[in-house]
Amino acid sequence: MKLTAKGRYAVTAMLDLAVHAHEGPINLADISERQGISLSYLEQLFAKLRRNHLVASVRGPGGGYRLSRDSSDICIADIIDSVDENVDATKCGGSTDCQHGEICLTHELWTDLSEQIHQFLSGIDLASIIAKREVQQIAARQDAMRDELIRLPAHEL
Amino acid sequence: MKLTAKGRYAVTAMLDLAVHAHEGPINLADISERQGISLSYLEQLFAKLRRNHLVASVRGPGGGYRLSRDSSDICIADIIDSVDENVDATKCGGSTDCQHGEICLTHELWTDLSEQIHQFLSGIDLASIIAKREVQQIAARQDAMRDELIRLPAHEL
DNA sequence: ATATACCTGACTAAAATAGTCGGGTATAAT
DNA sequence: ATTATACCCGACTATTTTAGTCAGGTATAT
Repeated sequence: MKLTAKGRYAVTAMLDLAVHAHEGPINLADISERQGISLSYLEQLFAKLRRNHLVASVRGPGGGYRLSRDSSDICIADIIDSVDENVDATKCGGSTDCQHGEICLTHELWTDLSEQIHQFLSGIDLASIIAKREVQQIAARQDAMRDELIRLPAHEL
Repeated sequence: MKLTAKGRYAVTAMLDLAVHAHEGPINLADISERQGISLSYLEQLFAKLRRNHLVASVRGPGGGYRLSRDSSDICIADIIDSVDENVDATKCGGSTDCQHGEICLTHELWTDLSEQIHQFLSGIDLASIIAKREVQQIAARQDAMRDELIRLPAHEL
């Protein structure tokens, strides 16, 4: 598991796709403009996302990409794993390097942690992130409306 | 928040330090040998860890580094933040770039997630990782002992 | 037909990573 | 006091990754 700008771009693009899912296939040019990611770079990322069956493509005019599954069925770990193709290969893979067992101790401590992070990111799906934010937006709008209701009479007095 | 080999090295080194805490100051040469990280690179990492008050140094012969706080009081997020010095600077920091609000939507969706990851890693301290592994080791040893108890009589029959 | 938009591979500038190197300085032990 | 230890510091560098360009494709709706 690795967290970098590359993964962030991929997650952001997938979130964009999920947000606009109801509009049919979304073309990369739109995502590029909305998210400020270069078109060619998006093409590279989406090639990987497609190979990992996270998105499906529709060719020709009016075409674009759509999520291959429901947004509630695509987790963050899936996305990051797709674009990172991290084979991990934690050096001392087996027995050759590790003599005193000491080396393997903290080595495995880290892999434990890495697994925990992976599981954490597996528990977060696109739909839940969007839902969370939408709730916040609604709450913020409601707050703004209430503030306005309070402020208005005060202004009229 | 960024997860890379650099952060992994730092966490691994800190775990090593925590495991050997009872032996007094630990010198970097030992950590280098145990964890397979170059000495000079460790020096760079520990300079940052020291500046962030995660470790304290003891100079001269017999010197080395020790954790500046109890291992239960140092979390993974602290360590990674120390060596990454990630200023984040999420491009559209304020208002200039974001016109339609659309851009900010998914942009903030990501920062939400990033914050979640950070909080998750703030909840894991060095002591708890070591404890977890030690429990596993004890369990493994107990299993091995039980297996031997079962195998021995069978061998004598 | 033609424009759209995906698809592919090869290439590249810039940045980050993972070091190296060559000097220091503080201090415990002799 | 000398010396060996081990931290300390800055500058330098090879390699890899990132982020992106470019030049061509191919499928398909209109």
